[in-house]
Amino acid sequence: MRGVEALSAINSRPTAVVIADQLRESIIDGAFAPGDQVNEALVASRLNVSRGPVREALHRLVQEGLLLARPNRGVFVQELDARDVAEVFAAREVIECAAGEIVTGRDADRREAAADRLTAIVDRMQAAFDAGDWPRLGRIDLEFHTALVADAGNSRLDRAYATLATEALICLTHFPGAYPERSNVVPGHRELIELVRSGTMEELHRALHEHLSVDDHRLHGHDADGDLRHGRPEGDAVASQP
Amino acid sequence: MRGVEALSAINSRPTAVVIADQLRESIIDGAFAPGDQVNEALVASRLNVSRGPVREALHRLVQEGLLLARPNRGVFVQELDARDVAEVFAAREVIECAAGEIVTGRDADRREAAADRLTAIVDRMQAAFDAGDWPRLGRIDLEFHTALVADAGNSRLDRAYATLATEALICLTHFPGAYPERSNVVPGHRELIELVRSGTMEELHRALHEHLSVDDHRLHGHDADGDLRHGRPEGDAVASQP
DNA sequence: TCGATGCGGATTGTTGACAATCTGCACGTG
DNA sequence: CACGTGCAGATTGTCAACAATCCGCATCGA
Repeated sequence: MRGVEALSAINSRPTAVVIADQLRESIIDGAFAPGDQVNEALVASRLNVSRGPVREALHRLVQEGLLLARPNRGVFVQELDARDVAEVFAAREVIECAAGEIVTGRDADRREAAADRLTAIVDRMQAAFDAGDWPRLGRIDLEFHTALVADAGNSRLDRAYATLATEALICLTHFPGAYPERSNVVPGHRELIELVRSGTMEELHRALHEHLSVDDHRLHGHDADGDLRHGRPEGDAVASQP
Repeated sequence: MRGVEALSAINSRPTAVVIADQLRESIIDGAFAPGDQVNEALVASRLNVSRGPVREALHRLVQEGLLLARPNRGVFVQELDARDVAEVFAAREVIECAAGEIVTGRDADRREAAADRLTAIVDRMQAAFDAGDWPRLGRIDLEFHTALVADAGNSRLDRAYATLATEALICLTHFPGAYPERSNVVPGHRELIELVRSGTMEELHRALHEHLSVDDHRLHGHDADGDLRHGRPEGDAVASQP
């Protein structure tokens, strides 16, 4: 019984979760274009599983807002327009500022620990930047912000933010204008860390606002379908109040 | 072709959604106690449907955080402790304050319209209060706050808030101490409306903070399982960042 | 007596087949 | 030629059976 500690828990994650993760990555990468139909049977045969798990995975992504299900018609990749991008970034700012408020309000030791965690992430960002790996840069960027929110210690905010982070990644893929000048990315995050370390909440709010503001003109010209908005999927996460 | 306009779109909502709604209500009502197991086959036979839709409905509620799925074991009603209640109310304050910031920042006409919508809801609250129908009072209460968030016009915030509202309702059922003195409920909401109407953001923030603050001592003695916290369900909504 | 081990019951996970529903096109009719 | 109608194809929605997995308990050995 010596080597047991070297064994890592086998992650026999449910098939549906694996499929959902894979599809999510494909959507983020842009392998599925917005508006594309995602066929249950097709995906199932491609992955050599039956339609059951695929169906479950698709519904999962529908609830996340990545896919849109039209009853008896099919599920389609949700189309994002400039308004969606603005919504996502505005919502992110709401949650991140709240997290920042909590984190900066703590004592210096805890702020220091949080700053260290974030610094480790930014170091990886720097590496991705040096390598010119922009997709990875984007992912680590969102990982940074997710970690910031996680530091607030409110799992409900985590849950809400996770969805937004995924949507933001998609926005980055389809709206190149939404991402700031790449050379500013790493320094910008280091600034956020310093504000966490020093515990200056107002400054952090300002920096986050700047960090997450999406200028309309930056988006202009990238919007695929203009003003057209879809309603929320019928089978949404929570029933509307009666 | 005269009477067609009187016809309302038949809402043949998917079976799974209907089941999910029904289960959600049962959980809110307390018909399922926290920790109880919810058996797929049992629910299916009770509702005269196969396990498929039931399974889908359960997974839906797991993603909402109402149920906890233990792989190959079963799904159980999520147990809430005082910490969860605090989290839910803190997260609600975050989102509602953000919504308040947006709404109060608009011009007087739009604020007035929002206030009118909210007033209609509070009037129904008053009716529930007069009737002594506390469960209904709680639901309309959350409906009020959901409407406030909806007025901000950010569907991402709506989505996040919907889950929190459901969890808050469950908290109200299982932690009677979380709800303020009932006679204060209606006046408290009318105060919020007035602050929306007058557009005084700081005051609205203060009022919301007061409205949503959960005193530890109010909760004390209602917590079923003390400090024991469960991890998030493995099959959670969004994969952890790599 | 205490701990490991194998077995049985229960529950979820998965599958393939069948039914219901919707859309788009071709056809017939005024 | 315009409009309504019926059909065909495709896709999701639902179902019941099978397989895999896990927990709890009885058993066995030191």
